[in-house]
Amino acid sequence: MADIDDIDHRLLRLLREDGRRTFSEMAVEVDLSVAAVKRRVDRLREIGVITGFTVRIDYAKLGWGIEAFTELRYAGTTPVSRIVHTATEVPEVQAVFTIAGDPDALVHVRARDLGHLQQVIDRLRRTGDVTGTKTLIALGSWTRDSLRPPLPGAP
Amino acid sequence: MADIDDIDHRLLRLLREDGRRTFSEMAVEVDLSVAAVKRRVDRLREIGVITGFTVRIDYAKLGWGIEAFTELRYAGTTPVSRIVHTATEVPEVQAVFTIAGDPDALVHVRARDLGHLQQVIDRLRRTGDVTGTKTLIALGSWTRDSLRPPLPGAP
DNA sequence: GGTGAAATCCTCGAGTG
DNA sequence: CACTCGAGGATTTCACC
Repeated sequence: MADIDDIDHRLLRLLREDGRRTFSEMAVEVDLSVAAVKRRVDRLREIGVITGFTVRIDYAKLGWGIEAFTELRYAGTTPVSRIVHTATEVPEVQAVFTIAGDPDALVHVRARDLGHLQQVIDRLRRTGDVTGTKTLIALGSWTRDSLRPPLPGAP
Repeated sequence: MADIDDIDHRLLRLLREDGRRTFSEMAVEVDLSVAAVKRRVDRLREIGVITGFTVRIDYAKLGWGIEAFTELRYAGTTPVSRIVHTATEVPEVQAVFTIAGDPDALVHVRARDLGHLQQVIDRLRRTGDVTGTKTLIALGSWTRDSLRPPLPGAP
C-alpha cells in the first residue's frame, strides 16, 4: 500500500467531490502552494492511486433509463479471464465484478428500456458457458458524492 | 429526454475518458471553437445531463482492498426512503440501488479487510428492519473507460 | 515545499450567419 | 440560436531556490 498522508487524502476527497477543481482552489483548501498541490496530484497518478478522471452523467436524461445488475453463473470449467472478456464484449455492460461464491460474476448493465435489457441479458446468456442468470433491476440509485468519510485516513 | 446532438455525445465520451480534458483539446476533437465547447458543456450541466466530475481511484492502493455487494431484504412495511437513508448512514457504503424484485436493495460496499466488511454487514443488518442479507465479495473488477460505445447516439 | 515567469487555458462580451 | 473571434484574467507548468 502506498505512502499517502493526510493532505493526499484531503486532495482525493476534494477531487472526488469535483474532479475539475483547479489546483489553485485545492491549494487554498489544504494550505499549500499551487505547485505543491500539482506535484502531489501528479505523484498520486504516477503511483496509480489516481487512475483517471471522469464525468458523472445522468444516463436517464440520455434515454438510458434502465440500470440493472445481472448475476452470472458459469460452468465450473470456465476461467475467470473468459468471464470478464465475454461480458466486456457487450457494450451495454458498464462494469464486471468476479465474485467469490455463488454467482460467479456480477455485471452492471445500462439499457434504453426493458426490451433492450432483455436483448442484453440474452447476449450475456449466449456468451461463454453461462448456466444461469438472475437480473436485479434498479428502481432508484444513490451514489456517495463523498460528503462523508468514504476513504478516511486510517482505520 | 433532453435534446442532445452527436457533438454532445462526443463531448461526453471524451469527458468520460478523461474528465479533466481541456476545452481547447476537446475543441480540436469535435472541430469547434473553444467557446462553443465550453457553452455546450455548461449547457449539459445546466440541463442535468452532467451531474459533476470525479476522480477514479484505486482504493486497494489506499488500503481499502475489499469490494463487495450486499443484497438486503427488508420487512414488507419498510418504505424505500428508509432503506436508502439507513444504508447512506454507513460510511463504507459507496452506492445504494433499490431493486424491483427479490432483494429489496443492492448495496455497494468498500472495506479495509474481511473483518471490517463483517462489521459493515453487521451494521447494515442492525439498521432498519432488515430480514436478511447476502454478500457477494468481489475478487476482481473491470470498469468500462468508454473506449467502446457506452452511451451511443441512438439505438 | 515555495517562487516566479512563460505558456496555456478559461471566460465573456461583441459580432456574424 | 449557435457559432467565431479576441482580449483580459486565471491557471497550469516547470526550472530553480
